[in-house]
Amino acid sequence: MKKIATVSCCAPGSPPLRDREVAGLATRFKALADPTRLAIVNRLAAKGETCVCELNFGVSQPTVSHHLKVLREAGLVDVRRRGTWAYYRLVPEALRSLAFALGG
Amino acid sequence: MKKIATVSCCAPGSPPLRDREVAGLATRFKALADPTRLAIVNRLAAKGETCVCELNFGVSQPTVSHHLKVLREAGLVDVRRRGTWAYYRLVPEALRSLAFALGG
DNA sequence: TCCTTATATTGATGAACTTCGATACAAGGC
DNA sequence: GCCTTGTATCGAAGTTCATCAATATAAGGA
Repeated sequence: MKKIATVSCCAPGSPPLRDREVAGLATRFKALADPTRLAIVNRLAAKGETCVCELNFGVSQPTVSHHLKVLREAGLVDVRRRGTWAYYRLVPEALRSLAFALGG
Repeated sequence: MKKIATVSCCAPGSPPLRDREVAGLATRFKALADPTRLAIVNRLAAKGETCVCELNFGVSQPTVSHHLKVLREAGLVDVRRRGTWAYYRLVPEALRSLAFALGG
């Protein structure tokens, strides 16, 4: 479980960020910077915890698995395994911290 | 001047997005998915309208120019030219719409 | 045990990205 | 006109990324 940094980068009056903070934010924005991953996140937001088998968006199974790994490593999603199946869900605090960074 | 779409992708209960909406959001997140560009945005947020000549973050002048173009095309920044100088500033609505998309 | 099924990992390929040096453009001063 | 200066564009090099087919792993059922 990685700690979620809550910094503000982009709202008017945001203080200057350290290199590490900038890099961390960039990593999490990068996780959202792909249409397939955004579609996955959007589906998880709409339906809550969802089976991997329902997260196919016109790409192959290994590609889905790869994107889920990117989202996991960015701390944006969690996985719960039940037998052979895996169920993913959003980590709301992670998304909220990004919204806060943008000034939401 | 491009219109800013205000959709919600990632907050719990967000409705499913169309492909075009997903692609548009991905493009804007991609603009934030680079440390140099995030540093530029952070500086603009901290200082307001700023001369290009103050936006060097250890990269060459053509690289700064390239990143500013990416941010411009994503609609995240605006430019105002005064003679030979160019002054960039954030487009607050664009950043707010991204924060909204994340559920802020 | 073997077989099937769901997901993850590996390895390769082609596309996209970041970066730079060189060059072009545009504005002001001479 | 020419020169200087700030910014943008071009072209190339190296890196990262998205994607797939093939394979591996892991769990359940026969």
